[in-house]
Amino acid sequence: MGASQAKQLNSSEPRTQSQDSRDEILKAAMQLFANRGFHETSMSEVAREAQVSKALIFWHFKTKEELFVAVLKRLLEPYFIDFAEEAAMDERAQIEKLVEAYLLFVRDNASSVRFFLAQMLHDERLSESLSDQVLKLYSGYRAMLVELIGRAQQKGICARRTAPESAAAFLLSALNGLLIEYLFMGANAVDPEGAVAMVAEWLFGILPGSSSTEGGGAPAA
Amino acid sequence: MGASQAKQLNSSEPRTQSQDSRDEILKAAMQLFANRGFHETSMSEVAREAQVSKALIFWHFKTKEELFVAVLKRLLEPYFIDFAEEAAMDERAQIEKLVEAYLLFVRDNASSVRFFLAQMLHDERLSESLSDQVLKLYSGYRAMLVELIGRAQQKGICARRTAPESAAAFLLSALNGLLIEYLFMGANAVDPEGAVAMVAEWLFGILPGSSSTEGGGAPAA
DNA sequence: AATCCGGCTAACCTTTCGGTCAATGGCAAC
DNA sequence: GTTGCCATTGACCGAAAGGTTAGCCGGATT
Repeated sequence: MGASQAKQLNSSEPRTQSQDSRDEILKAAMQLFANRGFHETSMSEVAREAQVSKALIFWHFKTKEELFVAVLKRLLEPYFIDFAEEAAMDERAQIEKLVEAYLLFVRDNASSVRFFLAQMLHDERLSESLSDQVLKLYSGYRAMLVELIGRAQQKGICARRTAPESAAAFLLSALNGLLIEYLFMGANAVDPEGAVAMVAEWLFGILPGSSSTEGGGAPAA
Repeated sequence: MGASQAKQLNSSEPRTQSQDSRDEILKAAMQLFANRGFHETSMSEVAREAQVSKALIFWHFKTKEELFVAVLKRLLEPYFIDFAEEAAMDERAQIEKLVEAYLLFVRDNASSVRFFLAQMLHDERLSESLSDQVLKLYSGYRAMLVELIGRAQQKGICARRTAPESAAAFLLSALNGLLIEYLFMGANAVDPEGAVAMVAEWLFGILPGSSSTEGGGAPAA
């Protein structure tokens, strides 16, 4: 049960009472859709949860699907975090930071991540726009990884000599694997720190220690 | 126009005509459930698809849920393949074979894998038994990996010195990552051969060539 | 004061859902 | 032929689904 969503309201907009009820509906729908799914959630339930009449929901949203995509949109908001590339860090530290950010994000938003994943797997039609956005996020993340790995290789701090694209793809696969492991096994099965260390070892060499180390030799057989 | 579809029957069991219809129902339900999901599939649809009356379905299966778990059971059958450990191979070849088997299986059963994944993510209650079985399969696979890696380390053919459990966990994560990549991006995004090579490189050293089996290395996309 | 309109609701509509039931055809045993 | 069971069916049921409609209410506009 993720708390933590207080929608910032711009004091500039006067916030009519209509928006209040609309918000209440969205909040209720968010909870229900995320926990039970689209088809298993009825409009009457949403109405009850939001403490409004069912008709009011249809006044705000033409159809159930429209409400659903509105909910998707709102649920997606926390996903647009910007990974501020701190220029001070070297590539290794940046990559480690990126990986850690991914895992921490998944941990903090597990319920909505699970929901999105299930939704995209299941209802391709209903969640086309969702898939688009998630895919965009995903490839943005991948692009950052590719670039960082490329730079690291040029600087010679990277042990792997595979094409940055392949390395990033493999790395992302590992992350996604950890994601689903997390979703099924729960928190105890995955520790971000350990994963970061493993990734670092894979990419940079055998040293598991801190990121300050320079020039890891190829591990070789 | 009833029976006649060629279902292999064990000559030992006489196969009543009831079993025929039951089979037809299961076949139809399998298709519909897998393509649309549980809640989006109605019993009337199943009946129409199976060309029987709705009442007959309820004669064979007490409830919709009972039909569903029967379908799950049947869909799970191809998952129980035995990885015949060919004692002739060395550990490296065995591990590569195992990894390849995983990926090939996913490719060949993509639709049901997707279905199971979505189902388990979404409807924990409905698919408890499913989760149990999948989990059992999964940990069996993991156990084989752990043992193989352990033996490989003892023999000295393994480059990684991480605990076999950790190595296997990471490897499995990578595989699962490839799985979901495959489910979303489609066939073109993932090539098993390349992945096997990458895994081999990671575990055993830099040599990309496989030890015993022939592998036509396709260039990465 | 009369009007208008955005926000809101109770009641209602149609369709479909999962599930039941009484009735029936076919077929083997007697 | 009759009995009796298995397999099968069409008709039916109450509940709940998504969605509509007519109308109420209260504040701003004239």
